[in-house]
Amino acid sequence: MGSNNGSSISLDLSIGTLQFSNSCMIEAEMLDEMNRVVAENRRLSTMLAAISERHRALRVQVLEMINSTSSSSSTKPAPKKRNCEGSLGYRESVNASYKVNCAKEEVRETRPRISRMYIRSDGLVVRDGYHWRKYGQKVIRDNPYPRAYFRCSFAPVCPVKKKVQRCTEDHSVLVVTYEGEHNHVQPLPGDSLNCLR
DNA sequence: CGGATTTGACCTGCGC
DNA sequence: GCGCAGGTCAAATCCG
Repeated sequence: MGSNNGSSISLDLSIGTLQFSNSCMIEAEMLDEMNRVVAENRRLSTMLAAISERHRALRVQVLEMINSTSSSSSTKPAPKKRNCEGSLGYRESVNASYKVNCAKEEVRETRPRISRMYIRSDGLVVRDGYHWRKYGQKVIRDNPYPRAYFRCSFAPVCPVKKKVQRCTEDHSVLVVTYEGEHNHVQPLPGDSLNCLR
């Protein structure tokens, strides 16, 4: 899904001796295509909402299950911070939003939600509809490409952070890790995700 | 001039 | 305790 800037599209119809009727036809075709894309976008949005709802329900179930099983055997001290998210050293084929281990941690200490997605992009810019402020960049071990650190521009009101890094196997793919959930509305609704998954 | 980005320094957790 | 690596800070710089 690309950006939906249909409203700003303008065509230069005065080129040479192009016949007016021909231009009208092209314009009509483009409008038709645009309407089709908008309808498709709407359909996908409703699907996403439904999936999100199911995901939320499942998560609650998982947390309840974990709660019931771990309450009997949880005398261990809480592990320290990095175990859950892990460094880039681990190479599981992550496409789940977050891991059950993390869910366990959430039960014990309210940790931020972590989700990861793969996005094909030329630059380090990820258009996810939110406005981010970069606060750091670091070269990470075993990866020639630097990792960029972003905070939601609504911080400190919004605690969400984002890490963006190129995939070592396919450098045209960005690995985007989100931490936390936005507690405000999406400021740029026109910008939709262009993730692969 | 104000906000965003860059980048070196510093902090912190983890493994040995 | 020490060193390494990831994460964050904040001053300098850039840019509209």
